[in-house]
Amino acid sequence: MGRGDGSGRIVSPEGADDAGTGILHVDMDAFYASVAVMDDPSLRGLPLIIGAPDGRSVVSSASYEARRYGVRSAMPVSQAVRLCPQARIVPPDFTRYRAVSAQVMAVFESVTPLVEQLSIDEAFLDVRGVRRLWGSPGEVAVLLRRRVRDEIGISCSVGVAATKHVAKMASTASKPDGMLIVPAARTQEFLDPRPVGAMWGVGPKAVDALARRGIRLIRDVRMSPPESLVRAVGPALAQRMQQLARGEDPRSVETERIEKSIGHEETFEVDIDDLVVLRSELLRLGDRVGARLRATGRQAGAVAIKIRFADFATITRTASLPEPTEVGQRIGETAVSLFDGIDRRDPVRLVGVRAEKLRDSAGGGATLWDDDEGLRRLEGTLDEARARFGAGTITRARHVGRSGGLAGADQPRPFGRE
DNA sequence: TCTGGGGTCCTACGGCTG
DNA sequence: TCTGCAGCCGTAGGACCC
Repeated sequence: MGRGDGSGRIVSPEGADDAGTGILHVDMDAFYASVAVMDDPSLRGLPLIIGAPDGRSVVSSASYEARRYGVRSAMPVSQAVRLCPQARIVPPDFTRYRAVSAQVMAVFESVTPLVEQLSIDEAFLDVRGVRRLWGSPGEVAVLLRRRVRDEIGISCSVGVAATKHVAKMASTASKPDGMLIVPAARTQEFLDPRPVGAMWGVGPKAVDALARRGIRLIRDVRMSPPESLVRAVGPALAQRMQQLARGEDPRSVETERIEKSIGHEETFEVDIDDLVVLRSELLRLGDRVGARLRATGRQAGAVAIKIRFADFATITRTASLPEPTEVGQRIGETAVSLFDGIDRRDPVRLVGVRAEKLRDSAGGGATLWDDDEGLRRLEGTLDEARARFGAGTITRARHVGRSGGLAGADQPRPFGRE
């Protein structure tokens, strides 16, 4: 979702020209806050801050009433409260958001099978093939907005365009609760006067670097010599920006996504300098990562750790594994050995463990127990075996079976902030 | 004012290899 | 055997997204 407060919103009337379009970008309005209002109507019309009320958390979402006071996603909750002291703080409920998200996606999929879920609250839809069933892209957008409102109970904004990038920009421009259609022939007219920061993938650093060269609008990007853009943002982003600035975006709506990494990280309430605590936290995170790998039938080819110190300096270390694994203990132990190789010993505010270079598990292979229940059973088995064969003869037990069935994913979807 | 957690992609750089 | 070079690969860090 956008971080704006809805000022400057532009919308198309129903029945507006949608010639040459076919891609929709649908984005829920202030999704977490909308779900909170849906579940507790007494919150309607109030400034809401969705975020944990403890010391170091940030705003996950804010109602438009709170945004008027300058509250934005990713802002520290403490700062948000200073800006809008009368706001109600609502702790996030990600289980609930995922459930509502699934309902919304089901509505989309009842209209077209070509749905690409981008995050918990937004998706691209390719509706070019459903004209005879549901009408033109503009008509489908009207239908979807009505169905999400009537069947789910929340509002959404829809961008309709010929490409994903323009559809995404159009939905943002129409927020909240709007629809903007950009017919193919008017794409350039839509793009040219918009700021470069409105482009997908162009963040504050790139905006600064471009502004230093006088490139502020998408029109400037289109007209600038490529070398100038390359110097500002590097060759890859420069090429992509220039393409997008001309309204070209060859990306199709992809219905399947394969995760390339799976990780967990945690910020401590207070900075930690106790190595024992830090190592045990890495082992615990490794275990969680292992559980998710098994739940998704994947193995890690490498393990990465992230350490953020009290001064917010952040380092990462990666190690390739001799053999791919989904075993939390191995992931945790690799994380600990990476951590032990770091010289700096300042207090730590965050630790993270990530499984990288993922590959599918070999089906039917042997899997070591390492979830809690499995460990208890393993210990029982080991104790029994040691009693029978003598201590020291048995060091590890194997469970032969389909990998992945031991523990459910504790966080099946990587969704955090809207 | 003090910065979460889940990801992806890009760039720079150093080591290895032919 | 040594040196220089190009290309590849792995790693670290940063920018960006929601």
